[in-house]
Amino acid sequence: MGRHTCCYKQKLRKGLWSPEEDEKLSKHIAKYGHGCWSSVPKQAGDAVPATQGCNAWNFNIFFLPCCSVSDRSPLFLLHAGLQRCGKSCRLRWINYLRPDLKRGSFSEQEENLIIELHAVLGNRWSQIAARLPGRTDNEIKNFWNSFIKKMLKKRGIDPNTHKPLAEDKVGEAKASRTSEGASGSVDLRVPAAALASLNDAARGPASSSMPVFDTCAVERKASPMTKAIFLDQFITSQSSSDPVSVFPLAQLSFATDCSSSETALAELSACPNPLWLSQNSRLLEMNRDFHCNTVSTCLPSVPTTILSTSMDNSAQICAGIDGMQYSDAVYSGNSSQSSMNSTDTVEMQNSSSFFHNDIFLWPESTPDKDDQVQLEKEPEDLKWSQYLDGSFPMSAATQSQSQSQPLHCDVKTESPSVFSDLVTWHQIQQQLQSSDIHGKDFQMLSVGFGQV
DNA sequence: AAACGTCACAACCGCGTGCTT
DNA sequence: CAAGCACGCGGTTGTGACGTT
Repeated sequence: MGRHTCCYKQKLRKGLWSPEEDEKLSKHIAKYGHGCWSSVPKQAGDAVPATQGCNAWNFNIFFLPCCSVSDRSPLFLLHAGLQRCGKSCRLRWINYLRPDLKRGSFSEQEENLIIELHAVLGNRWSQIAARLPGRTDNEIKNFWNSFIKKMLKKRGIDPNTHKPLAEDKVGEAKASRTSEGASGSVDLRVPAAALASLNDAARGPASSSMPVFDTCAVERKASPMTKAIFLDQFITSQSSSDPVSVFPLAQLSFATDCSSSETALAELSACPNPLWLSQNSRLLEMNRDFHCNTVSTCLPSVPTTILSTSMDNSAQICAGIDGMQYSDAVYSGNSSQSSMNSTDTVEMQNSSSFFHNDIFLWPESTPDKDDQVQLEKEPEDLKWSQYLDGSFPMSAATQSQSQSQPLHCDVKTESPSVFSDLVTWHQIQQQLQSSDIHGKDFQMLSVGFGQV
């Protein structure tokens, strides 16, 4: 579609906004909300009180304020609403006029968070902004391009790959070796962009039968996500306390016999380290250094229950994610859905916040009752409801619970079986793939898992 | 003081996607 | 099902402020 139709109309102002325009737009939105943006410019002009003027054909006629009512001579100001296109109004409101915007320079914490999120999400500025209350995607994008990029380069870090610049070529070489089908351990110190390299290499002719790494944050359309990869990326990028140092320590290991999931599971059971089973029966080994508190540092707003201190190893975290259940009220319409493994450990009670941009509810945005009502009405929820209805496993117990649950994420940490949950994830994913779920929504689901 | 370069940031542009008709 | 509309997103551009020569 491209350009908005209103943009083709002539005589629309461009360039910087005047204070008068700002005021007009602010007042209008404060009073009526934005509604349909394309109609905002006109309506904003119409919002002048009738006692001060009238409008006809979208021209507001103002009277000199010094004149008495009976003596008013109309001062014809050509004031055709806001001479801006709706798109421009939307942008101005979102990026500048919104009252909840945080002005001023970025704090160090924000800076670090942006770097870490960028390692996971890439240039998904809107998603990054969703985790930085009061900041806009545009603001973050500008900050990144003008400051962080240079700072990282200065420190010898590639801002795209988040790797030390000198290691880029080494990483490529590793990927190349991987593509030759070698079984073994690949050190995943590299975030998403480096995974892309691995992917490129793995898709080569010599490895067509091999499962490839999915660069989940980058391209999702070609292949569905595996949960393991989400977490892998998440951990890879998030487990560094120093955002400009090497991203440590998530390791990806291959089972010696990838053809048999039973073999893999047996190996898993025997292994002292927590291990993760990807969709393709490859094993993901979590480094022992990855602890719950690592997660909590990068997910500051997650309610404490979601990252219980009892979860001191990644296997438990893994189990929780694998066993995710969706219990928002909007999903609960169909109680005949097949049930999920009853030992599942995570219940997502706010699907809208989880699957949309606000994957986690920040303290500042902890919803009050009104917000909750609003969230429940969001179209996104309805869409997910449709997708999940009848095809997505959900326990009846969870559904009934969901009606009275609070709107934040909650986690039960009892985790009797990691591996049954892993299998559950696999089943879920198969169902998702076989159902008619649009790529973007699967992507949202994927991002959701990736952020836990 | 003027010219020039750099930087930050606001705003625009084009595209993708979902919804409605 | 196709077309049109509306919105959101990410990349790019324009512009003013500031610093340097």
